[in-house]
Amino acid sequence: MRIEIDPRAPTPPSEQIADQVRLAVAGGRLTPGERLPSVRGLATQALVNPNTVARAYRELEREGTVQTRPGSGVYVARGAPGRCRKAARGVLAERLGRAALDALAAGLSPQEIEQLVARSLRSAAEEVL
Amino acid sequence: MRIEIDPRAPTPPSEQIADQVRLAVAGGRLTPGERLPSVRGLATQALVNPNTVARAYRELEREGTVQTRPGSGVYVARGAPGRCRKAARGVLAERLGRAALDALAAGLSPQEIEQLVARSLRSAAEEVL
DNA sequence: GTGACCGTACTAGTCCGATAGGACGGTTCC
DNA sequence: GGAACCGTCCTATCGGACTAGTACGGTCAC
Repeated sequence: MRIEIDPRAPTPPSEQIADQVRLAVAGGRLTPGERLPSVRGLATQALVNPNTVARAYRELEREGTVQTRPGSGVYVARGAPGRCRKAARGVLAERLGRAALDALAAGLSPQEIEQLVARSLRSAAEEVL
Repeated sequence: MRIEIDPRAPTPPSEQIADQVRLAVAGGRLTPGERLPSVRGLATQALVNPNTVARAYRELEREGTVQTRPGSGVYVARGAPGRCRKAARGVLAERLGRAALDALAAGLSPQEIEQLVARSLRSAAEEVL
C-alpha cells in the first residue's frame, strides 16, 4: 500500500489519503480483512503528521470503509469494496461530467473531448503494463 | 458575465474566479477589448470580498489574459483567446487523464469510462440548449 | 472642476487545516 | 509480566487564504 501526497494540491493531505484508500479498496488492491499501514508508519512514509493520517482513518471508519481494532490496527471492512466501487462510480461520473462541461465551455468540440479521453485511457493502459 | 463561487470547493474562491474567466475567454463568451465586471460589482454579485476578486484579476493580468486600465477597468487582452484555449486544452487533458486513471484504479473498465464520458457530453449538450 | 466610478495598496483580524509533542489505554508476542 | 506496538486524545502553535475596513490616485462624464 503506497500512498503519495501532493502538498501543493488544493485538497488537504488527509483527504488525499482517504481518497487513495477508497480507490484501492474499490479496485481490489486492498481486500476486506486486510490491515492498513499503521498511523505512524504511513505518516513517516508519506511525510505527514500522524494526526493527519489518523484523521483520514477516522473519516474512513465513520463511513464504514474500515474498522479499527483498538490496540491492533485498522482493517478493511467487510462489504467495503462494493460500497467504495459504487461511491467511486458516482464521484468519477461527477468529475468527468464537470470536466466535460468545462471543456465545452472552453470551446472544445465533443469529438475533441472524446478523443482526449480515449488518448488518456490508452496511455493509462500502457502505464499499467 | 455570470460567475458562481462554491465556498465548499477545495479550490479557493480567487482561483475559481480566474478559472471561470479563462474558460469564458477560451470559449469566446468574453472577447478581446471587452470589459470585465468591476472588482466591487463582481464581489457583490459573487458574495466574496473585493480583495478576493482583485487577487484573481491580478493573477489574470500577470499571465497576460487581461489588461487593466487604471481608473477605467479591466479588459480582455488581445491574443488572450488563443492562449487561453491552448492552456485550457492542456489543463483539461490533464484533468481528464487523472480522472481516467483514477477510474481505472477504482476498477472501472475503459469501456465503462468512455460510456460515462459520452453520457456526460450528451447531458451537457442538452443543458446548453 | 466635481462627483462617481475604477483598480490598487495596506494593515489587522479570522478561520481552518496541518503540525508538534506528549500522555493514555488496549493488544500482541516473547 | 514486560516490551513493543497499536489507535486515540488533548493542547498549543503555525501558516495560508479569505475577510474587513480604509485610504489613495487615475479616469470619465457632466
